[in-house]
Amino acid sequence: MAEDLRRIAHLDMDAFYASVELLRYPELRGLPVVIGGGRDAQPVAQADGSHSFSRLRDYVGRGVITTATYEARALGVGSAMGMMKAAKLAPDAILLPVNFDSYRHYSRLFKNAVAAIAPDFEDRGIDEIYIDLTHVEGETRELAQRIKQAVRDATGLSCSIGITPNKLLSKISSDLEKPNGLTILGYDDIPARIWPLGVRKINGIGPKATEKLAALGIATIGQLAAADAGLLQDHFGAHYSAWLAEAARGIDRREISTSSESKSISRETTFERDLHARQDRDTLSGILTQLCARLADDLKRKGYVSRTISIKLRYDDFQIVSRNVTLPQPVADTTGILHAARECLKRVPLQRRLRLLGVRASTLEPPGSGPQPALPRQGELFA
DNA sequence: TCTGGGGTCCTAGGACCC
DNA sequence: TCTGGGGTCCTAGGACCC
Repeated sequence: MAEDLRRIAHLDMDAFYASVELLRYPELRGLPVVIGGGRDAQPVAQADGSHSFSRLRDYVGRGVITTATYEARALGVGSAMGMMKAAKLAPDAILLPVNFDSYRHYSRLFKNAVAAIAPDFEDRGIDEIYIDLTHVEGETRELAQRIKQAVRDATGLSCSIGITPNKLLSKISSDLEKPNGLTILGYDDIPARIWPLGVRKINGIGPKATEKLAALGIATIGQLAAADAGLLQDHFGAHYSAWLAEAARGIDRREISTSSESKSISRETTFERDLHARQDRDTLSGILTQLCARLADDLKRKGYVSRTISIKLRYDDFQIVSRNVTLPQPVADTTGILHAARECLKRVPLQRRLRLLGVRASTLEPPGSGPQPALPRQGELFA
């Protein structure tokens, strides 16, 4: 299939978590609302059936904003911002705790609605998907409207869609007319619609690369497309520089990936206050056990055993270290994970206070694949 | 009183094997 | 005594994404 014949959509739910909360609390429509890790931010039902809500100004803790309504964003607060900082910008904004079960429910609803129209889609998390419309009947704009309506009928929520010949351009496009947007672009539109945008709009160019590019005088995607190949190679290496050059020109040959097995499962927690390995030994030990138990539960629920257990620490200075161990036999139970995690902990410096502790399971296998007989390596049969 | 939690992919060096 | 080229697995860290 020639690339310019493909028709790839990126569908992104508008302010997803916040919009789900507004379905539940319609009286908050039009108000600045943020969703975040407030443990005590649960709305309280009043005698008359209304609710009393927490305000951002009342928040104390280390949480960040997960999602904000567009009204809240207008006040300068948004995803990943510390809530204490956000409280200074928008003290009167309503604060709601995250409610993942509810978001997962609406996620299933919108994905099922899309699947009924276009079965080939790639899951990109709870609130967005790529859809391959190449072989779906219908004129592009009409088809997109049909999908948006199906999502609205199934969930009461709006989404934004970008449709272009590839994932890279569609991802950028779905963001161009948010909320409730629909943007259809072809290669001819790249100079006018894509090149004026900042390089950060490209999925895969993050804060670090953006800063490095800025230092080279490259701020827009157009400037990146025009950049000297040798200059890029000197600063970003052969692989990444080649990708940068292609991305800036709107070239992306990746296929939609419809199936996905988990590669790793993890649990981590940031403490309410920084803890010290010696002074807070018992507290930390309890937290570690709890993390391992939750991880064991996740593994069991998802039907995996793991051969590689890792721990992750974040020190009070925000530096992150990790250690991992690969076991001769896979584990899935709390005790086995805990034992491996403790082995890892022995190899990590514990002078500084700790802010976060995490446990991860990777090298996942289905259970009961039993003790793996050592298969002969490639070539060993002939040695 | 800055800065969550759950992921993926890539790189790079060393051990070990043929 | 010195000369290789490939390959896999493991570990640690980092960039990036939602």
